[in-house]
Amino acid sequence: MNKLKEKLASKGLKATVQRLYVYEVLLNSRQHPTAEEVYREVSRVLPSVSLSTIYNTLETFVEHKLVNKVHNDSGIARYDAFVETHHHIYSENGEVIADYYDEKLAELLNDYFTKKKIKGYEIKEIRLQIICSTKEKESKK
Amino acid sequence: MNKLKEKLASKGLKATVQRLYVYEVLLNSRQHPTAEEVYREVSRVLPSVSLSTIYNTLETFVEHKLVNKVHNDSGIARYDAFVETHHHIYSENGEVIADYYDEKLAELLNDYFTKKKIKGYEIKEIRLQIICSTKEKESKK
DNA sequence: CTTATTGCAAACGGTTTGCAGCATT
DNA sequence: AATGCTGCAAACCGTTTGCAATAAG
Repeated sequence: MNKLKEKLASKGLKATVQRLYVYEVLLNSRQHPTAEEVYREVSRVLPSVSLSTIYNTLETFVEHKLVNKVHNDSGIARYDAFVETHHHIYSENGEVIADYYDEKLAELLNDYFTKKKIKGYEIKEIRLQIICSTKEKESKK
Repeated sequence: MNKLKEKLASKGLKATVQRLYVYEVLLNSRQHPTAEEVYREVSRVLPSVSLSTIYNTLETFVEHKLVNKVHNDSGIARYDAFVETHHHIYSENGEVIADYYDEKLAELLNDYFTKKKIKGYEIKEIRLQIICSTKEKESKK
């Protein structure tokens, strides 16, 4: 967490309370929150924070690769603080998102695309969207 | 293309000119157009068409699985008429999208996830987002 | 003839922006 | 002390909606 301060400093960014709390919320969040959700959380401890600050902060983090931004099917942005390679699990309606880490899979994909190039493109990154239905009972909305 | 009329009929949907043209634009489009782009194309031949009709039409198609909807990193929706299993190639800025068909890959992923279940979830679909830089010279924006 | 669909204009909702005051370096 | 960041309110822009007129079955 103090890593963040260092990273911010190393990039000439100021370590404001707002930024620290936004980052903390992302770290402690199991699901990937929307900007609004981050706002609600940060507001609890910093009632005067504004939504635009949340957006600005998140965007700054994304630009500096401290945070990932993901879009669900409804086009609303969600953010997560883990930049290590991992994939995302979506519910069928695109609502819930969880992280999915899988080194074996990473290796598999890496092998595959090392052999099989895609003509005219250089692959930078591969992201999986794993669309799932949860097995627990769920109200048939 | 007349397949569309049949499909619409079989679902009790009316085959309006607007729908036919929207579908045609999607079929003939190499990149996946946004609603706005579809609108511009359809307008050329049907000047009185409205943007909301384009949206309604696209949404109807998506609901009936005639068309896929994809979000790029900026959250703007793009549509494509190919519903067979395939993945998507994104440029690094999330702008350009191309289709990527690969049966071998599908098989590979299928095998992998048949063995390795994800606890608590039932996998419905897997989508790859392949982030690429094009190899052609490109203005360093 | 019935009902779904269109086109319009207005509303919506997530996100961005301009700017004065303030906090961090 | 200098600059970058915040918070506010207003703008933005992609998308949705209500509804009267129209076209498809």
